[in-house]
Amino acid sequence: MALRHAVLAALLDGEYSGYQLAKAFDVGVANFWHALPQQLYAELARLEKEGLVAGRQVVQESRPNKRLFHVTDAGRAELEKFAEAAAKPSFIRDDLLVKVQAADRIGTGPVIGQLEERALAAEAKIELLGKLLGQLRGDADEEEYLRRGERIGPYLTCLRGLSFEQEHRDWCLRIAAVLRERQVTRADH
Amino acid sequence: MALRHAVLAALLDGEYSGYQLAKAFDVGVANFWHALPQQLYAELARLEKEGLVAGRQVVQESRPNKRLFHVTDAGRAELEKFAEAAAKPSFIRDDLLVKVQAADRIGTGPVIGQLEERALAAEAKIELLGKLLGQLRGDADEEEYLRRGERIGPYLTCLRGLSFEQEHRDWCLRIAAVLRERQVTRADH
DNA sequence: GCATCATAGTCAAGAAAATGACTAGTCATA
DNA sequence: TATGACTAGTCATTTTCTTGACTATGATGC
Repeated sequence: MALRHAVLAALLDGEYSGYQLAKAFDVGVANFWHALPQQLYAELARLEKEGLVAGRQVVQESRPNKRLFHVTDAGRAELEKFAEAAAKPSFIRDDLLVKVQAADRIGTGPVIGQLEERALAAEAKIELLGKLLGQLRGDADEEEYLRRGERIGPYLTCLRGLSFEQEHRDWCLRIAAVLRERQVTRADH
Repeated sequence: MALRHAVLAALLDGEYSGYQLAKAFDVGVANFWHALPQQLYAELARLEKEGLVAGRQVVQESRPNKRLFHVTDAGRAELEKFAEAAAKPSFIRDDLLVKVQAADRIGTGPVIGQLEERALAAEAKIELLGKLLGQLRGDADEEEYLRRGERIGPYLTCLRGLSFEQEHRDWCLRIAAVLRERQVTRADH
């Protein structure tokens, strides 16, 4: 029951359709939660039934109609309650780390390739988040924005996402280099 | 079907009982995968049925008997296959980040408290991982160990865990400070 | 002129994970 | 001398997530 809170938190910024939310869960929101579109549509339906969000139909020409959702007072109260409860510890789950754990007992070739791909993907995300942060912050410098900005929540989670991706990229590149060098060394003798 | 590979990777270091594995999944292994004891016992049973691990009974006095498991050749082959397949992207899922995303629209008091608790927990994990890395490395310095060490997989994943926890701690402390200062500023006017 | 992408969803099935309760003996401690 | 913590698990239920397929329309590219 935490996806519901992620959805509520994401909707605090305004009205979104399920489709738009799904996009958000692929960029900014991805910094704190991950979900597929199907899950989001299902969760929005549940939330609406419980009165935590409300939707309104928007008729469009030359595009399918959509439903825009916003958080209700009951939804805000639910978030409030959630924020007061103890948080579960966070955890990583990453296929690539599993492969690295096993790396010196199995073929390292494919793992090195995947580490380098991952580093590239992280790099792309870093640029994206950099731009996003710039947009959110506008003209102000970071210190100033964090002190006086209206809505800093998304900025703060993007900061976390940014540092996560940077560390991830650096680690991937370093590990790839280490494994590569060991390949060479082993081929030597 | 990825927990199975995490279990196989964790078992590469030697023989473990389900109980010991559960402990490992709370420390070192937690750097790349998280699972509850019940899941591990169930997965070990499945893996044994499929011949990817084998167990042997160890009779103990003054303690319940246990079964120690090790990876079979078939298990190693399965890991090999897994390593060659494309890795799914990693993702974060963290209650606390959801709360921060919502932070300026809800009461920040409890969130600040949780951020500071989290920072302490991260600090403890950092120390633990520091010791673990020292043990794995032994006398050698890091460069040397990574070049010539026998089994560096667990070391590499612990490095990732360490940098993750450090970033996490720093972020928690910074965000807690930011939110605290905003509380004061808002109380002002 | 045909293919593919983007918008905007829905439905169903199956795999994986989380929750909670329960057994049973040992050891330390208050 | 009972209380709780540690070792070593098991069972059942529920919730959550993932996979894959399917509907429609308009716009864009080759």
